[in-house]
Amino acid sequence: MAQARETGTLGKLMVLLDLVTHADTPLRFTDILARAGQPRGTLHRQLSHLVEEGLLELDGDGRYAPGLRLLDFAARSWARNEFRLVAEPHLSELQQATGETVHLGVLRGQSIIYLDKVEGRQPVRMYSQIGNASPCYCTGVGKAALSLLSRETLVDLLAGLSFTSFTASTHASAETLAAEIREIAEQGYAFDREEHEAGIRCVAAPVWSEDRTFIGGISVTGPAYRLSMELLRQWAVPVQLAAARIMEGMRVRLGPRR
Amino acid sequence: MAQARETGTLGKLMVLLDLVTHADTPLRFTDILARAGQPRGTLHRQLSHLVEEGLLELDGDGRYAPGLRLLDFAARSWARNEFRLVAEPHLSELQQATGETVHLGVLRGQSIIYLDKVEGRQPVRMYSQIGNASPCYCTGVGKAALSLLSRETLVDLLAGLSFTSFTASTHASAETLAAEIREIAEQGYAFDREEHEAGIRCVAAPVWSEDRTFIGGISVTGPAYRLSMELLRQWAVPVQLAAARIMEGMRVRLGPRR
DNA sequence: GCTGATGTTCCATTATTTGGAACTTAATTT
DNA sequence: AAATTAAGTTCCAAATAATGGAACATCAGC
Repeated sequence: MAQARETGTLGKLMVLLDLVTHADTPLRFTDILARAGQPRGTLHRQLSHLVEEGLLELDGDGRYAPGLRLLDFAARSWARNEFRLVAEPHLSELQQATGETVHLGVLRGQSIIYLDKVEGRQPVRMYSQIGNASPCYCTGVGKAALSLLSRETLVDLLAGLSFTSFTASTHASAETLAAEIREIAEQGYAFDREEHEAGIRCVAAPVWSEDRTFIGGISVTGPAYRLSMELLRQWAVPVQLAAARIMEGMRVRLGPRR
Repeated sequence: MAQARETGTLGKLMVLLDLVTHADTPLRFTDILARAGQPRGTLHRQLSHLVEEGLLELDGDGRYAPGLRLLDFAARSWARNEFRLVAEPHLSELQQATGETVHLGVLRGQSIIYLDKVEGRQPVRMYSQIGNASPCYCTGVGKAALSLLSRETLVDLLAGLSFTSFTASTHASAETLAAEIREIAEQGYAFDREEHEAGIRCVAAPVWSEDRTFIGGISVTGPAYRLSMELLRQWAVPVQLAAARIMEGMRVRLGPRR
């Protein structure tokens, strides 16, 4: 999960922040002490600094939870993201056309970070999904993104993966995954056959910016009982079309050939 | 905006992160240099560290933008926020009852940070508003929150405010604001009479947790042409009721008397 | 009032950050 | 095309901040 050096003042603090934000529940000082492998004095000061800065919050019971300042940072990051801004209308259109949930995600390291989500019905679970980092090897968007990588980059990335079997159909080895990615690269679209979550399928297409700042994809997702593989295959075309429009929008926005 | 010391390695880096995330557009190295008041060498290394950690991103044109890792942190912070989790059903109910947009916000320093938003119609602008820091002196939620503070705390906070006149009716001095806040404290609800944005009104009620971890409020917001002051006054009661239910939920959840 | 568990502070040592200057690269002008 | 200026990057001795072991609090339960 950690994507950088863990040395230097900032690096160490970010490891801590990761630890606390990724926990399921607020952590006591001792919980963190056990997991962080830092001396007590050091850890205490580090946590104090994070709290001072509003990155963590310390409740009345001495438990540490993610701080609200993180929200402020993220809201701005999200609102201004060019990729998302360009993609948004096309995502809505795709949602309208299919009636199912549409996602936009980008590859960051070994994870897919979801930048946007358009749902048809109901009071949307805001933030739910958005911002979440999901594995690249078992999501439609992830596999579509991987199909864009050069052979060498892909090999390096696959080598670093550890495969968790979320369902019976999750890829469990770099070999089978690599084979599917070759296929996806040829076809131009990818499926998620209930690989991340049982009962959930999707069809995805890769999206990239010419300068390769963004390597990602879009997908249409829904319950397996409603989305036959047959239907998903039919949707591959509109999904690819939407992807093409997003890329055209990026080209116009950022200027050609950068 | 900065809410803490600006010394220490982390403090200085957070000032930078603030600077870049609050800008309207990605910044070049030189832009940041001019605003940060750091020596070139120092600034360069600081930015490099932030980029290494994924907190900032450096695009092909040498411009710094907020990094996507911020989204990941925030998504978790938001998803787990107890206040939001407890409030959510009551916000939806209030939205149903009024048909207008409902907000939940907490006071952090001099700002209101919006934790949730429930809209009735249309594909929601996700993140729009959520996570955003707004001034406390010209929002319904803000004034409701201020009415909860002790006299001393309030005086200190008001002393530090600088009043920007967003509209003709925005409070322009601590005196008029203090007077209204006294009134709000008695009544138990607050209005925003187009003080933050022309044509937008709201009615808000304060919400707090017993341990004072959360000092905030909820509001029903809408266009002035649809929401007469008369109507808002009628809604004060259901808003206060929803606020009471949220507080009860918090009491149960966190346990009484902490 | 003792005991163990948890959390906080202290300070000499150690590691990191600092910042001025030198250096490289890109853009603009002559 | 050469000269000039601006923009970005690297270096390293000096200044600063972080480290971590131990001593010091605090508190719940016995």
